Amino acid sequence: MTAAALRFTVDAQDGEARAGVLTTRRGQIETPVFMPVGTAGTVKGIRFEELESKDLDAKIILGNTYHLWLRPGINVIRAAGGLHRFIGWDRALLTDSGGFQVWSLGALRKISEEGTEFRSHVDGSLRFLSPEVSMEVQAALGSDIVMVFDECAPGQASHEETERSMNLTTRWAKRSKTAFNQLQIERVDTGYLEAEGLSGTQALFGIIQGAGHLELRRTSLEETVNIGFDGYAIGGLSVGEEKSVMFDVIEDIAPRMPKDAPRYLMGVGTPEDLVEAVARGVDMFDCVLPTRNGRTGQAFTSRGKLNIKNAQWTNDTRPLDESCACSVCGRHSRAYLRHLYMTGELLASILLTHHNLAFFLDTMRGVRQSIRSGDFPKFRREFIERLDANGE
RNA sequence: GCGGCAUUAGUUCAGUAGGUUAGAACGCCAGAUUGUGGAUCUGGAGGUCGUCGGUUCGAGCCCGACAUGCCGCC
Repeated sequence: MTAAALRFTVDAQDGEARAGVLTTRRGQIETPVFMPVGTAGTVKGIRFEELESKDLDAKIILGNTYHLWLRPGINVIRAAGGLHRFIGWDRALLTDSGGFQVWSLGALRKISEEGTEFRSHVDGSLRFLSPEVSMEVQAALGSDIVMVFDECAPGQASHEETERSMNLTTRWAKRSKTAFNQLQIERVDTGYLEAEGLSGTQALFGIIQGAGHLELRRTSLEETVNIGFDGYAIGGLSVGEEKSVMFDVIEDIAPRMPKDAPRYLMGVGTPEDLVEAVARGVDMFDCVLPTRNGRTGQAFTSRGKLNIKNAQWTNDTRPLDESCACSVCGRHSRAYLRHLYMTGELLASILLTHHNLAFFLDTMRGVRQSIRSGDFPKFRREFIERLDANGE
């Protein structure tokens, strides 16, 4: 028999906030953790060496089933020996199932009980994604944490629409698990083919849906837990609903989730969102904001958002964030970064991405430390107050 | 020296038969962005129409002089 796919221990708790250790087959991850998004096999705008450097020290990043399946395709990745070897990253990888893309690339899709038919955004060809296909692709990718194939309902979906969608997600979750287990037995997971060997199989996370309807969220939670997964995610938030709805759902659902399994809030969020969700019991996050907004000129700092495009920085010799210890803040001024951005230089995106990731990851370090030392409420209060100070 | 053409937003240009608050693109100034289509979207500011004078109820459009630039001719 194989070793456990995943181990999770909670070492400290402060209110609902938890600090723990998630042990994957590719190393230990201290939680709460932020996972940079690397959709197409790259965290855009940053080298893997930098992700591993002391500045960032990301222990786990994301990859995306939908995007990698379409391009370069699983045959290429299988031939390379899995996604880790293909991209040159030997720390942990989590892959999203493609369910979210079914929603976000919505115009071209057709959803049925069996799965989702849609047109590829790459070449327009007709494609079909289902729980079984998604599991097969994720096994070929060899990610360490696999997500079930779900359907994401729009933020303002009606009760009836949400219920139908949530029930479909539950049925897909069962099929995902069945297919996943079979693939683990067959050892199709490319991670298993690695010469150095790994300590366990892939892990599988279930996803709780239900939009802003709390009773549907609770039903989704119960049914997902009944199926049984290595970890549980809250999906379908930050998809157009009011922010207060998002926090109401997290506050109601997170504490009801299994205490001995990691809780993952998908696609969230701003630095403030992260700290507030941790306070409500969440352990894991991913979000495109630090990387995407970095590429479009927005820096996240301890004093709030800073738009490097703003003319007020033209002659400003200060770093992006005077209390940031990252290598970009240690070396470059706002004036220079603005110049790079306005000139369209690649380096602008690279440096802003680096700083933003450093800030997100450092924030989570602070969160973990404060939970372990029992100072989380103070950390939270001061962190939020400083963000509101806004700029300067 | 003579002749032709040009001159309208920061830039490149439109401006219909002379008719109320002169338009576009890009740029500029801002904003949005939450399981990434290196994407996209949304606002805003900015012009004494080269200058001076004339014709007309009314001129960016017509007339004259001047200025500046380009081209051609002696």
